[in-house]
Amino acid sequence: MSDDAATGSEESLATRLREQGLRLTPQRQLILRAVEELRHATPDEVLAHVRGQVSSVNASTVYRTLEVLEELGLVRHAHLSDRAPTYHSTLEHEHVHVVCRRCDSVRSYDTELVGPLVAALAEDGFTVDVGHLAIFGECASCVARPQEP
Amino acid sequence: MSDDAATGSEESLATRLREQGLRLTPQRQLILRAVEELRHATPDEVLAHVRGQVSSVNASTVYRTLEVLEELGLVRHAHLSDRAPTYHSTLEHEHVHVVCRRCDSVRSYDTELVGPLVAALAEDGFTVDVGHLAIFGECASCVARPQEP
DNA sequence: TTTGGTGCAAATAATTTGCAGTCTC
DNA sequence: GAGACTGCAAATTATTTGCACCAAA
Repeated sequence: MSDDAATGSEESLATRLREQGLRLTPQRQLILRAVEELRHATPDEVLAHVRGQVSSVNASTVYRTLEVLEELGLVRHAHLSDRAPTYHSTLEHEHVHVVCRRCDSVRSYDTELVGPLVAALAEDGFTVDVGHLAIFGECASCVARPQEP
Repeated sequence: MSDDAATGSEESLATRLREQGLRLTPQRQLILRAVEELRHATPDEVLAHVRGQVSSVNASTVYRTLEVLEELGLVRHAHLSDRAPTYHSTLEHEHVHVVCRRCDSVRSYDTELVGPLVAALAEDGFTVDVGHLAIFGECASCVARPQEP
């Protein structure tokens, strides 16, 4: 294994699984690593990536594993499209997703971007889940470009 | 018809449909009114509501109609759960949705809540679609309450 | 009369579940 | 060896589509 991130998270994976009396399997390692490598991936994309390495892995395993990894706190998901959820590693700093609906590009911003928002809602006792936040709109280059057909 | 909102929007509905060479049908009126009355409703909920009045309305009609209404600018949708989109009327002021993931309650906030955020992204040329924004977290009463089982 | 719209049923797509065999601990 | 995990296939759920008939303009 030559990937730093993967190496770091694989220790956590083993540890946290053990804590819960769960088992470390090749599938779980591969799926966690796929999420880390892909940065923002839907279950489908994770499946495709993992199958590139081990073709026998099943879709249901991906769904079940992402759920487990999320419970263990190793991955998180946000909704970056009208469709599937996208998963990302919690090794990355918590960040806010800003999505252009025209070109589907996703940019990550530091959480300070929503500092005022979080503070304002905190006054009402509301705790914002910043990592789950997705902000939609149109990016600079798409705004500059004429409307699509 | 005794509902003010419905009355107001029904004129727009007729007008905008005509502008596009589309037709005014009972289903379209009922579905638009359902969205207005329900405030935040998934296609399923809209269907159930409409069927309470006219049992023969079909699910595919609801999907197709919500799409048309959104194109006409009469309704909008946001993603307020990990599942279905929820539709709301554009007669209401544009607002930001704040959703508690523990009790699923939804509160609407004035768009000024995200003013700083919108301004910050505008500096990067990004135009935020405020009406589509959903902010997740935990509301005051759920935070106060002990964890669920 | 001329399309656009609707209901219906079948097709997709995405995700979940039951189960029997397999593998981790 | 016990029980968790996986693959597979079938079941769900949500949404879309093709088509014949109906109806708004």
